[in-house]
Amino acid sequence: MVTTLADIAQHVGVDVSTVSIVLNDRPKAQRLLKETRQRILDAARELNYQSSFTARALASGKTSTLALVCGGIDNPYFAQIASTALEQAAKLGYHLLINAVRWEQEEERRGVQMLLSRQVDGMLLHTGCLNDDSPLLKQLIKDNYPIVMLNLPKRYQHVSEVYSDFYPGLLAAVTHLKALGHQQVHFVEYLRMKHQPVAPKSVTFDKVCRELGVKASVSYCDLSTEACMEKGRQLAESPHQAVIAYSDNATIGIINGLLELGRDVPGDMDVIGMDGTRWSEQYNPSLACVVQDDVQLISQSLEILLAKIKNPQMPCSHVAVPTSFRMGRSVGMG
Amino acid sequence: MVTTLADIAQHVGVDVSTVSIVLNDRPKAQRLLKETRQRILDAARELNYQSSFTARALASGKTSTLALVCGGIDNPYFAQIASTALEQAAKLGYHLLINAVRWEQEEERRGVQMLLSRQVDGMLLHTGCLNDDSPLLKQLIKDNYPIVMLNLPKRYQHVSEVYSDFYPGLLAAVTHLKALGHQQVHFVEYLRMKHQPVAPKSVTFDKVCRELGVKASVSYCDLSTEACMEKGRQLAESPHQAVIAYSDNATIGIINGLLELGRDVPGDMDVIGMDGTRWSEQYNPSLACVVQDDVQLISQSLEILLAKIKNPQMPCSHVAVPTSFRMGRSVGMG
DNA sequence: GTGAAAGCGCTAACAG
DNA sequence: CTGTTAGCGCTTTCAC
Repeated sequence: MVTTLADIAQHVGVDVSTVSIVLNDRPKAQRLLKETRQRILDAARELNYQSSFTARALASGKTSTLALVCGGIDNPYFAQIASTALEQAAKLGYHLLINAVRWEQEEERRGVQMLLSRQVDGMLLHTGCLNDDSPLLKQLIKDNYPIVMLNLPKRYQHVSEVYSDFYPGLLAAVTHLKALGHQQVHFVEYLRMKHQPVAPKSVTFDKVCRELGVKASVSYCDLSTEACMEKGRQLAESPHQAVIAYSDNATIGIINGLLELGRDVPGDMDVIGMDGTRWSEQYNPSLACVVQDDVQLISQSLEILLAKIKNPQMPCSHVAVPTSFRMGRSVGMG
Repeated sequence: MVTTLADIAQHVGVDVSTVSIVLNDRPKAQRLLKETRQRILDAARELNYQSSFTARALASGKTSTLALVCGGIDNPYFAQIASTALEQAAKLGYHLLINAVRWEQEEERRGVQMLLSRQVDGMLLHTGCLNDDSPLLKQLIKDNYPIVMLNLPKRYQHVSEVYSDFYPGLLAAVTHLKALGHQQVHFVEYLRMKHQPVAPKSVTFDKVCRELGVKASVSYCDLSTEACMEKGRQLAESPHQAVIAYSDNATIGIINGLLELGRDVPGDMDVIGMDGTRWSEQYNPSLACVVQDDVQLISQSLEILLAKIKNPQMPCSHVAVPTSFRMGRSVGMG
């Protein structure tokens, strides 16, 4: 049998509302008779009271639950993001519902809708398709619903966003490659970015190369392991000797492709990844990476989100989190 | 503004209960006037009705939510389990709350308590500490609360459980090593298992070796990357030439330790992992593994859990999911 | 300082 | 076939 407010009220001989006020430590609770308060607290402990989330949620309209909509956590990058988010949300007293979606308009829409009907207090959106053309996003913005968009390749005016600034990391990465003597560097970009009117990683890469006087070239590659390995095989046959790829996953696939054709990394090709998940460090050779600071990414996002939840008037924030360069055995030491 | 049952009822000119019955497609709905039904359905669509989870949960006592309590999903193994669980639960129309806990009694207890107060309909427990001495688990069992325990190293009578049977995978693995000419094989077991009165992986390993006439030895190693690398360095200096380790993560750490001291894998040492996460295949050399079937593990668990939720009388199930052996470059081809 | 009462949106008997 | 009624357990406003 589970204890309710009413049980405590009866036990102590007061009204449920009094109990509610005390257990939630509302301002008014201070003005209660000290003794009444103590008796309520004691009874709660004694009866092992656990407030009912569902009842509380219905009555208050708050669920103490946030949601993270992101790509599948079978992807190490998202697994790391989700892990960090889970941990930090818990620390802040929130539950986190993870909604893993494929990179697909309709699926993302349904996911968000479902979370809304669940009345999550706010959402972290780390998805690909929910852009500002989407009626759903427009609706959310109009309703002033608390959301923070994570790592979108495009800037939004009317929504809070937190994103990695790839400039410092890429600058250091290309600088390192240049120091190794490379006059040109090749960038493998995510295929989907090819036709999007946005500023993907390769744009920052181009800029960095221009500044450093390094010749830049770009090609495209999809997410699948097979596609990345194939890209690695292609690169093995190409004149390129320095490559940066859009994610750790892609980079590892590419290296596996290079190794398959008997190339040596970094002997024949210096390779740098992006993301810098903790696992990529375990790879052999350990991956040199442009590292995203997932802890900052999430903590900034949650801070903004909670601020908005507490005060709906809060204006939008736009926070860039700097990336850095991590050395690894996949490039020469210089 | 959000649409409620009452809005629809008013719009159509019927009572809320009628609307509820129709929209939930209860048996009785079939007996309604076809026209009334259609008008309700139309109105729901027109007003873009979304039922409130919180209200439904409070009234029905069901939350359409399950929980997975497991280790941190920054561990690839748990990330894979969580990913699979997320996907399958969604397919079954359930949300999944993931509660990542450290391997620690009190933290697990608090996690489970919190989930209970959230009234999740059932739980998948993949934790280390919640054994049958725990009063909380005893309580859950007594309350006939739907839980399924995943991959415990010990068998429980009064709780449903689903676990990997490591015998077939280890048998194939050791058989392969024997075929390569190894007279003895070393097993690296998880340190925590050392003093537990349970049947950890190394026990199955011992059994397999005995059957195959291979000399078995066992040592222990903790989870941390550093500990595993150190173990690898130790093994590099040891006479062992064939090693199996308790997880993919540990195995990769061990190989990195071996490589650090200039050993070749599999040239100097044949190494086999356990778990067989999708990422370990990407490692270099790709990991030969005793593979756990996470999809089966989860689908069986969910099936049992949902059966229990639907019918509390359902007796406990005890399901073993066979493992298999996956070849990889970390062992000789034979 | 404490209690009474209304209501959050939905479900589920039971009555008509 | 459809409506009535009574909650689910908690929050919150207002009255005593």
